[in-house]
Amino acid sequence: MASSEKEALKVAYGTENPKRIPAHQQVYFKLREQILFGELAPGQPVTIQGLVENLDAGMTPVREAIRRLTAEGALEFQGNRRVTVPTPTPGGIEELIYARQAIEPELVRRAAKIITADDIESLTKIDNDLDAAITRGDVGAYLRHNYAFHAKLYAVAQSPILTEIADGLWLRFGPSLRVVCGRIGTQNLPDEHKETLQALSVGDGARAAEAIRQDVMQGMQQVKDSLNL
Amino acid sequence: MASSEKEALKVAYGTENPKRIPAHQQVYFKLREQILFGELAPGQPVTIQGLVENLDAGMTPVREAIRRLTAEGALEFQGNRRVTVPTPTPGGIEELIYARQAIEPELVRRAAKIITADDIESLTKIDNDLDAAITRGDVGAYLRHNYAFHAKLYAVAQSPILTEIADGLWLRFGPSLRVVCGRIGTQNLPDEHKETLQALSVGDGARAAEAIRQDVMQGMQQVKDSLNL
DNA sequence: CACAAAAAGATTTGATCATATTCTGGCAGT
DNA sequence: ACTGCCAGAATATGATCAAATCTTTTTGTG
Repeated sequence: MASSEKEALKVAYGTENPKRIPAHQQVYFKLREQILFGELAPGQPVTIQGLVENLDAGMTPVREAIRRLTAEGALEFQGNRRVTVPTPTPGGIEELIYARQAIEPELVRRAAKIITADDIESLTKIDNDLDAAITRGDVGAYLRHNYAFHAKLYAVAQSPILTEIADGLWLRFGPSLRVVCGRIGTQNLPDEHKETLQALSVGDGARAAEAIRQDVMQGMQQVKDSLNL
Repeated sequence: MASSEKEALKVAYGTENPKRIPAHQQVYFKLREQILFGELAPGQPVTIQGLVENLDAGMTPVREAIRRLTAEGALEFQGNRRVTVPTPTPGGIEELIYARQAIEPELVRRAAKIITADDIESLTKIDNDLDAAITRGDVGAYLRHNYAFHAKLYAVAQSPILTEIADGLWLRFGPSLRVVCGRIGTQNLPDEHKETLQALSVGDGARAAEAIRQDVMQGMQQVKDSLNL
């Protein structure tokens, strides 16, 4: 019967199921990953045609993804028609330091008010994976889990605008972080996550916020020092 | 001589002169204007085809401009494939309040350290135009000059990343500001610009920053109250 | 018989692509 | 060195396909 087909369609495509992810979004996420976790180094040029081949996508979607990432500060318009991964500057790092320590502690304060036991559990799990990556010296895994930890905190805070801003900041220093980790390894990197988790588990938002602030400041300081900026 | 032509070209095309502005940027700026100062109200749908006619541009440039503004938070993806001007929410306004009072005073602190007499003069001029607009009750001019004042402060601060963030925040509350002004007129709107200017002219960065913070907080409070959020 | 809910069709709008056009940067020839 | 051409890359257009909404028609029930 026709109605059963219809039914099947409703189940498959239903309320908010897989749907069909537009190509431009897929490209955006892929490229974002590459910027955050590695493949792309600061200063590296990004060409449309290169991505068309690399990501096996059409030209229009690639173009839109690049525009979006440019707006988010992850890529930089070079005036002529060239686009590159931005190179860090002393002033830029200073700005990022200020912005992160202004935004992230507030997100943690907000998160602390509404965090659940489940949330704390998954944060703990992420942090364990992070520790494992550090002892293994696995830079890629370190970067991913470190980001995952912070991103999970943002998600808990339920503050979409502040989260978008924080995510934008990550995109700006991600490539540099990668370079620094590749240079000095995963030891000696800051980790105030334990302190943060403990404070969160007893509902002490102020202490958690301060711990994250320390984490952020130490990490950014590390970047600044390692790049001689 | 050929060298004189070269000279002329350098002057004309030089460091950052007119060049030829790509269509997607033109569309971006036009649309940005419409969002910041008016034509587009919160909740209003934005269609690609509509803009193609309205702005007399091709489909690709319009598409790219929309992506960029979506990334900046000025437009919102509606899950299906529709894009609208975001509607303010209580939580959203709270986030904007926090973000603005975290970012803008810092920009003023930075500006205070390097501001010149010329800068102060042009700020004063902008503020006079602003006052004129207020007494005239000209909402459009008020919005433009008010933005111009803050934007000039950002420009003086020479902090591109923080400036981009601040500009992004303007895009998010611009439409609401418009609605509020249309409702309550231009009287009763905050103006701590005189105080800011005076503090800047005597090199008191801390006082200037605090004055701007007041200006920001009062303005956002006004928005919050007027929208019953 | 009237009304409301559902289905089918029509229409608008978004996504993607192939292609034409314009611009940039390098290279050769003076 | 300088000027002018050329290859390659980016920009922009319009056509085509797919999806979502709107409209109309059908159908079932009180």
